[in-house]
Amino acid sequence: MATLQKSIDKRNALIKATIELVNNNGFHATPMSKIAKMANVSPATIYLYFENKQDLVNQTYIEVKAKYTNYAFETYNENMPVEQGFELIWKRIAHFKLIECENAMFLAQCDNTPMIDETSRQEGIRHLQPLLDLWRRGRNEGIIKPISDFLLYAYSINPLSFLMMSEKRGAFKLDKTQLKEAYESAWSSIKVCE
Amino acid sequence: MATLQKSIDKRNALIKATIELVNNNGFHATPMSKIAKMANVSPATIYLYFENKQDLVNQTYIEVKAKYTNYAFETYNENMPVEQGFELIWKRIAHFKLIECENAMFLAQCDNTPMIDETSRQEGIRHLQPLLDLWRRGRNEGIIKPISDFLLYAYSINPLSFLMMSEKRGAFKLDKTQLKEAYESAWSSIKVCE
Amino acid sequence: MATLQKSIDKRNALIKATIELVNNNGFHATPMSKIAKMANVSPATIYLYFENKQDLVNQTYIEVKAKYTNYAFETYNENMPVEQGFELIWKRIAHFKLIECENAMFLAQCDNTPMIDETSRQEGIRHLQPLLDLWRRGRNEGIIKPISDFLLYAYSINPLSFLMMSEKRGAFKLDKTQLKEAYESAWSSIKVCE
Amino acid sequence: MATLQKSIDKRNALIKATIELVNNNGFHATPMSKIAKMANVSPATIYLYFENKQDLVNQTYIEVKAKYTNYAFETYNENMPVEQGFELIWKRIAHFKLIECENAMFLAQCDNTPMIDETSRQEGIRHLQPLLDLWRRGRNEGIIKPISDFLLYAYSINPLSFLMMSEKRGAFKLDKTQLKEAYESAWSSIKVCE
DNA sequence: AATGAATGAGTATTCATTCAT
DNA sequence: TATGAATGAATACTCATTCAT
Repeated sequence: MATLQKSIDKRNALIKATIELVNNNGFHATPMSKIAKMANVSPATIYLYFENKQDLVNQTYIEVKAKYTNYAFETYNENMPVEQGFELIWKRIAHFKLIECENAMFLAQCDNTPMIDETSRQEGIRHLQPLLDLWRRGRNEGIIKPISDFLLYAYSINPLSFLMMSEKRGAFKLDKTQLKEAYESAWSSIKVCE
Repeated sequence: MATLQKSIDKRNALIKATIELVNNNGFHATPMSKIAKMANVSPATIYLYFENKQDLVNQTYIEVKAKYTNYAFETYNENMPVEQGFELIWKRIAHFKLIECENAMFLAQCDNTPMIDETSRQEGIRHLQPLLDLWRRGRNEGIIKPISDFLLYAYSINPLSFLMMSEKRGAFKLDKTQLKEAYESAWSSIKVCE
Repeated sequence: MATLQKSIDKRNALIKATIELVNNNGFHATPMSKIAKMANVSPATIYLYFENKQDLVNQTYIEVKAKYTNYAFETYNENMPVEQGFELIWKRIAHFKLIECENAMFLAQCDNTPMIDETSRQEGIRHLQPLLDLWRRGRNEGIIKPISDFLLYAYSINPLSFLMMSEKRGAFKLDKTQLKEAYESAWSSIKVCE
Repeated sequence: MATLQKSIDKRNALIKATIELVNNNGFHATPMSKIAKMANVSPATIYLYFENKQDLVNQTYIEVKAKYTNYAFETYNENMPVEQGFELIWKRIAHFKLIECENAMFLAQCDNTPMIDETSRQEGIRHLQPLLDLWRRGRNEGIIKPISDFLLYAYSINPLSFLMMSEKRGAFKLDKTQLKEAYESAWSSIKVCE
């Protein structure tokens, strides 16, 4: 039991170290030895928990993605009105990107890279289902534009990644006002205009 | 002149090879030797044109970014009405992402990587000036929302990257109809609503 | 007793696993972990029975060598006439190489390797004494050529290893006829010709 | 040209180093780095000449085997009488094993090991053809026993390996007299007895 | 006695970069 | 300018061995 906990701790430490190092240096400049050092284990120990570097990164991705979506949908339930539900989820996502920026940056870096297996990517997408369901409902009720989920995601959710990364780079500050404006834009882009 | 031409050819071949290999394999997994082979030159030759790998990647980034913005603004002029100007630029950008997808994918992959220098990134951003100017004008005229350029960019331009990458992954098809819908969403998100 | 029995079982399992793995993969490419797995014990358990890998291999060698010579001399007794005695021993050895080919292959592989200690090798040779005694007797009686034991061994016994290995490789088949021919050659090479 | 020679020199130095180190320590305890050091090149240089460690060992084997058979048949021609031809070849082989003992030991160590590819082994065997042809002739003329080449080889040639290794181990000395005795035994074992 | 987790030292191999030509 | 050979430093990964339980 105690020993199981220790194992879990080590695995978590490895994943945490991977996130931090990949965020700072990129996948290509993140040697296993550094990950090991940062997680306070021997390099060989990594291979008790992960098959190889690729697997470590994929599993890290899946784990972070799960954390992200869990957070996003934690307080949401399917009976909420569409607009309220969307606003809730959007704000949770925005909040996650701001407070868990290590995790969010890691996901952003994974997004357009061949660093992640296609299967792991699919695995990550599956968790978004509640949002897709909400959109379907919204379309049926004539509240959400009758357009592809990809378009809805591209315009209402994805911009948050760009904003978060810009903020991380110090290019601008995402304060309360701007968050509100961002939400307005997100909602404008997908709601049906009268 | 002939000799200079030859040089430019080699430099271009190297940049082309870099784009293709990075697109297919990622920064990690793109060794200089492969770039050299694909460009039909010796590894040593790369160092006649670029200081090192970092420099090769950064210059490739800058070059592609320039191509991208040149294309975007090629038919635009500052006297156009705001909405018409925006639509023009937006469509040129969308078009670029679709027909020059090798280049567009490379830029997308560069977006969130520590692989690109901050200075090269700034250099890339500078070229966007005409769009920023257009937005300033739009805000002054009460046509564009009075919000940060980052927000405008995040909601009206950046989604195109996500859509292009999704298409490349075969997840969905960006046809004429959807491009129109995309434009609607982009414009909705930044225009001032009456 | 029960507990001691169990120990011997484990030791035997380890030795068996060592033989099999070394036969199939060679000394290099036979990690302790694989040996442990095949013997159904933990890697750490090996070190309760053997000092280290070197020791495991050497003890395996000695054990197999003992088995080999025990088999060779089991039905022999020192009062037999020389030729009859030699024929008996030769045939037992040949038989061993054919039916216990796992063991025989292992010994063959040990023959020319620096993997085996010189002391272990000596230990292995000691068991051949009855054959050497027989040869001495044969020389005294003018039946066996008055030449070094090494020569006698090289020509009358050692060829069996080559034949067995060739058969294992599928290069040729050692059937009854050929075994008889082999014996003829062996005896021709050491007997005194009139 | 000079540069080609240098390349050949390096390749040879690598092969020489491989032989020496494998002889002394075995394949499993011969790291590439040591081979490189002994050959006075960088570890990376090995990979310009050989695909990997396996390839290095296989090519070394083939090279040494070729040297061995070249030496064996150098002074032989197919018109010699059978017995004279065999004696010539046998003595060349014996001589090779004595003066080129580094090479001979290496071959001996390769003999019963999965260290060498089966294809490389076949390649090595092909070179023995002149001896096999001689034996065929001998059988036709009723001089050589009508038995398999494997048996002839096992009894007339292979024992030399055992004798050479025994001498290297210091167990006994193979002087002129004993060499003569060895030849007698070899010839006795394959010639047709009247 | 037995183990599975843990590890440090090592190993094959790669790669960005340089150098002699 | 151009190169192919060469390399030192790194890197992912392995393995014999140990240790806490």
